[in-house]
Amino acid sequence: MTPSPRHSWRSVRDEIHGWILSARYKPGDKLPRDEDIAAELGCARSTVVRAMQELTETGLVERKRRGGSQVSQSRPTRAMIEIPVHKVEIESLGKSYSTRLLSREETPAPPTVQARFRAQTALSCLHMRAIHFADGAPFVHEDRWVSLETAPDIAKVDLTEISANEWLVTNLPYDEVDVAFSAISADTALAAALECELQTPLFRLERVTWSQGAPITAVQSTFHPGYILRPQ
Amino acid sequence: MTPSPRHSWRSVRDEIHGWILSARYKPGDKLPRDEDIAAELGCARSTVVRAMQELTETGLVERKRRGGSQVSQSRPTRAMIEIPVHKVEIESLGKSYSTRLLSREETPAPPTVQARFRAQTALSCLHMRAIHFADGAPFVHEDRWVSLETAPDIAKVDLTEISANEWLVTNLPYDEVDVAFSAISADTALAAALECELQTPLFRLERVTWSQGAPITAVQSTFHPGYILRPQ
DNA sequence: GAGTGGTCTAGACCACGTC
DNA sequence: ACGTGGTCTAGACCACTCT
Repeated sequence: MTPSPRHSWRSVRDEIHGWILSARYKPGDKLPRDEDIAAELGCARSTVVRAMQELTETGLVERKRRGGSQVSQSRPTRAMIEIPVHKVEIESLGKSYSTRLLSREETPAPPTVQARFRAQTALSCLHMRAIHFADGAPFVHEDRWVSLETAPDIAKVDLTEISANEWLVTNLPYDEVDVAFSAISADTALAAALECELQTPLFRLERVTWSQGAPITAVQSTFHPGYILRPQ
Repeated sequence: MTPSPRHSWRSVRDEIHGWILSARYKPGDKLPRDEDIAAELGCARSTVVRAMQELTETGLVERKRRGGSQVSQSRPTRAMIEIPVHKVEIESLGKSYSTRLLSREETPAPPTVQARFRAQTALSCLHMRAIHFADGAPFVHEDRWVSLETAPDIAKVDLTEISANEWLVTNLPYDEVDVAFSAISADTALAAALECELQTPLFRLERVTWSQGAPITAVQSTFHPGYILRPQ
């Protein structure tokens, strides 16, 4: 009585995906009701639902309560990206990792940082700059602001022993993250830190993390010339 | 008899998330078994499983078959990003969209493109370059290679009527996408296209899409100076 | 109002990895 | 070996939205 081949939600997902790839259903077309798909494939509706969930997440299919499911017409590129911790990235390249703390001071957030934190008032912050090296060559320059109102305990930590990132991840897991990517021109400080010419194009990754709406940290990572980020 | 408040998997997720944020369980700590969590919260195990699924996807929790669930110790930044279609992005800025096709030719893929396609042999391709304008100002330069072996029909399409991206998305939905981000220096062609100085730092987004292992298209989008990508 | 997806439940069995 | 997460099922009810 049990449906002879075992129907996994992945196989159902791939089956439906196949219908779309083979143009049985084209972008804009309406897909059958979940129940009919379940009947056709000989599985439970919940399995179809689970499959559709993933097809929806990747943007291939759109679903509406009364309107059924349809193949997306113009979907944006959507992808799950994973940005490694600098130390992990460098070591996975087979290079030796080291780091140097350039500066560390407690100071109120300047307006630009305040804006990144979506804050109305100037937050008391810990500001740090560091370089991470791969085989002794500068790999990335990190400019970090940590809100002391959200993470007061970090002020007491010896950050030459444990990296700020590591301490934060362990002691104050974040909730939400904003990321931004851009290209900037090396200014004097960056050119010195990354040992490159002034005005060299550099790739910059910015992250702001939150815990229950309270800002934790804003980090600008500026990479060595020629760096390409290929998230997972 | 029914558990009085309705327990949604989202509320269960938030509850568990709250335990972690409040340091009831810290990174590295083991979480209770699904069944015990279900009992504590008064819901079905499947609801806990659904909640855990999301906590796992965002990297906050790690699960192993026999070993139970634990709060992740050092997690990389993981986020779902969504890169809008250029036309949509420009229009959502409240600007008028226009585009100009700079070149179009059928030619074998050069080695660099072949490598991006992970191909062993030189694929026959359609190569196009275009500029997309926002209120008449150059917004992004697009350099696209389409594999004619995977998408032979595109050769017949009038791409001044419908954009290549639109045609591909409608007629050949992709399976898989690789993305890469970098900073480059404006060369002569880009400086002319984007109306900027030579050697200006420019942000570049590269995407390669696939359908069932066959390469569809490789696109390099190079943005106007100062552009910042803030995915969703 | 009615039909669709959205969700929850209770139970069962499977598969993996640790003990 | 055995306990944990992983998955599937069948059924029920809800909520949205289109008609």
